[in-house]
Amino acid sequence: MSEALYEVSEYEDRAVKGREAPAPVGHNSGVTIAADRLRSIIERVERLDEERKALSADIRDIFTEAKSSGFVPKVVRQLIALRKIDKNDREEQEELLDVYRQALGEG
Amino acid sequence: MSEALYEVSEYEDRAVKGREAPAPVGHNSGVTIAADRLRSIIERVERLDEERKALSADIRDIFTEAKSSGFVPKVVRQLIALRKIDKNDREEQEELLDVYRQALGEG
Amino acid sequence: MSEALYEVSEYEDRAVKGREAPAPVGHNSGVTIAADRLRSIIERVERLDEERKALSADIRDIFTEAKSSGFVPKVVRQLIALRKIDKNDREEQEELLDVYRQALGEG
Amino acid sequence: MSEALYEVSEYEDRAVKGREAPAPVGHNSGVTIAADRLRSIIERVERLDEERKALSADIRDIFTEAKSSGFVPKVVRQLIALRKIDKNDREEQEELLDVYRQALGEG
DNA sequence: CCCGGCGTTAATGCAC
DNA sequence: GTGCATTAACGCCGGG
Repeated sequence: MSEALYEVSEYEDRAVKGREAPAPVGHNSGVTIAADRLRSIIERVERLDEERKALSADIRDIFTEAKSSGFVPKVVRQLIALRKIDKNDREEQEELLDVYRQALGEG
Repeated sequence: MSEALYEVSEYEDRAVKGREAPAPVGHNSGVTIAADRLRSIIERVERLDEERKALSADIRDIFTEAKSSGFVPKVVRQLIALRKIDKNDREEQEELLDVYRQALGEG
Repeated sequence: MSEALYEVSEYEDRAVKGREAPAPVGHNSGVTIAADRLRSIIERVERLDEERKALSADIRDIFTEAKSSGFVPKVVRQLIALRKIDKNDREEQEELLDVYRQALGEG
Repeated sequence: MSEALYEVSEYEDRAVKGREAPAPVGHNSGVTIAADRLRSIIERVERLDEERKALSADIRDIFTEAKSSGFVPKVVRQLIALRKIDKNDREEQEELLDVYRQALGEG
């Protein structure tokens, strides 16, 4: 059996279960709905991915600027990586502390 | 902001004058300026990186949602990849794939 | 306590329950047997894993060779992926992809 | 320009340099040669991948057997992973960690 | 039996 | 264009 058809059916099921039923527009409305939904998914992903790439470009620009100011990009990256590790460590420690405090009945 | 630019300029001047690394220039104002600048660079990068990670999380969420709607994530990713190829180099990559497939005597 | 030691104990239990009792050669023979068995398991897995890694290296080499011959590795991988899909569930996945693409109104 | 055509040309060059020149069979012999080469690449990869999957299956069987003998698969995997680390780079790894820690002290 | 997490492996993007 | 560092995909496992 086609997964796609199953997908469509399932989507119809979900729609019926969870929403107002769409206006009955024909035997293939489920397909249309699924297609719309798929298009929405793809476009949202593409949109977010573009924004993400733009941010990557911004970061690259900053490193370029830093480099032209005499900073060694590699070292700056290492610094940032270390700060990230430190931050993670701190978060873990705090989580651990939270667990302890909860174990003590919230003081 | 204007101060930051001034610091930038001064640092650039020093770099132009012949030193790669930031260096103390009599008293330590040069070091302080460089440190401030470095801090600025790092914080801007970290900020942008957080935004970027947030976008990645959003994308993951969409795929999770898509999956729970019955779409096969892998196939959706393939679709997006194909669309990207189509966008970028429709007259190159796509054709290349076709040539390869035809060379193999396949559809 | 070590899970492994616990595991050994459990293995002794099972061995006693499920098989001919091994010749009573001493108070710790069960442990010895379990240790031997564990060593056998580990060594067999390691052996197979080495072979598997060798195959991965071979595959990488082929792609390197292909690349140096002018083929675009990414496209070659796509081809292989498509062939795999065709093999496995030609009446399922392929159709699914087509349905998705048609649903999007694309080629 | 099509990469595929370039590939073909380059392959022809290689053929000329490294082998007996193939009999001139027509204007598209280069394409045929490239197609053969591509097919060879794909089939070798597919073959190796099958072998690799077979080995994965063998490994899984061993773990299944081990499990039915009372060993805890996860623990056995950890043992193997530890042995791998021990083999490869115990000194290297610790040295690396030291470098990181020192860097953290300096950052 | 499915599915969400995890550990490993491949792919992408980046600097050099 | 190559090596590297990050990031995403895959396969495997245990619990619901």
